[in-house]
Amino acid sequence: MRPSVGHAVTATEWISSTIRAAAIERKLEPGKALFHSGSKTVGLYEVLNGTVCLVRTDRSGRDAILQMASAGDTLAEASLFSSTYHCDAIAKTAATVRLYPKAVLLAELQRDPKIAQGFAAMLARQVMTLRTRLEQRNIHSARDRIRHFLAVNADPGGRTVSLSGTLKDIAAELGLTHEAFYRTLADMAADGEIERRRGMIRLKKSDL
Amino acid sequence: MRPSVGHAVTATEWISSTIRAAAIERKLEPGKALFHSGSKTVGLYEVLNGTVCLVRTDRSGRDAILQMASAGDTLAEASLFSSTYHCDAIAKTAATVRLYPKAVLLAELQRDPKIAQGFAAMLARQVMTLRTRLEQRNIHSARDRIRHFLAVNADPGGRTVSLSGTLKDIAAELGLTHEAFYRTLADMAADGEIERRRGMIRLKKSDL
DNA sequence: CGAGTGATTGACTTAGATCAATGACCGTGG
DNA sequence: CCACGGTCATTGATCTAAGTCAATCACTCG
Repeated sequence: MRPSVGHAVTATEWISSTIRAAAIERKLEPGKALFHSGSKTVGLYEVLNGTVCLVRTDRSGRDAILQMASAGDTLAEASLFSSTYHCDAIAKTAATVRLYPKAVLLAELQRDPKIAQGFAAMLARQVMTLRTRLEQRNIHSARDRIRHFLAVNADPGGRTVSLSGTLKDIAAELGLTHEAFYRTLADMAADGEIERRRGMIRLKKSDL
Repeated sequence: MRPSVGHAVTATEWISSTIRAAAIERKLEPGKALFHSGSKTVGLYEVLNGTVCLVRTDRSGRDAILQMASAGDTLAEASLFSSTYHCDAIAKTAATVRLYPKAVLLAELQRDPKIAQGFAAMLARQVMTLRTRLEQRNIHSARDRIRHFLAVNADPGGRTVSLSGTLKDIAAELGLTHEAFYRTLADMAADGEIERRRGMIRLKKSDL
């Protein structure tokens, strides 16, 4: 889930000083809940470290994970616009989060259109990258999925992709086991489709 | 890609009459481009029918699909906040789209915080459902993926899921072949985990 | 200098994709 | 009114790519 490439979708860019000032940090022990379904929404959370997951527990006892948020991710932004939460947030590991109180946030959005715009822009960008990721998951072949990833994340100029984070993380982001990922990368390199350098991959024109 | 369940994420709810008045419809023949990478952004598109896809073509000739938008989907919302497009939009089939001009849209967002709020809320909801969908794709087992789908889309009260659209569509939304989907549903029904009715599925408490 | 983790490769298994065929259910045009 | 073409729903048989288990090596960190 970690954004493993440059264009990180951090929450923080659009936040005004007023909002930042009102933020409240909170630490969570593993297993502890940040909020529960049905309780009143208090604001927008940003995960500073650790992992918090949103879980929908239905009456038949089944858990459905809606989101796993790690450092840098923002949590339950839709709750800003509804009065109660519709899922539980549980700390998967020890975690610390920052709360941006709803009242302050909404007031700021109301007051300064610039901020509202920034907020909307951030959300729009998130929608785009999420859609792209989702589209990627429609590709079944590991190789094609990796190709998609490389194409999407390629440095515009030099048909080169710089990898941030570990290969393992990227594999997870791609929805592949790290083994499958390593293997396929090795194959692609063997076929001369890519060239591997420390921390980056260079695309070589394969056909056409 | 079609929203196969009740809580459709339509773009239209937040749109003011001013915006609606300024909208422009446009028809596309299959294969025709709606816009190209690098050209100036003109606004937000909504797909009325047909399918339009966002494609990123890198210089090595590879195409990477960023999004397939069908009727009801909104297209390239992030472009609202940048001055040029960063991908191509190509009509996959004959399609008609509605353009909400950028200038009007941004002005409205600026002018009426209510509208800005509605817009942000729509985006936030989209982010949520997309994240949920993405989370679902991390589940490898077809059966568990279907369970996840059912759990997430279950009618809060009666542990029942009403299916809108064809089973085939839902299979696609789940990232499964329709065959795998049919089979797994059949198995689950045989195991008594679910009960199938015309257009809906009833969850039966499996364990615990 | 271990302990922990990432990177890599091997062997094996299986779940799901693929190809294929059939019946049910439209709508529609002659 | 009915035969026909189309799509959905379903099930069967087969095959393969990717998951799983497992081992090794390199590296970093305290």
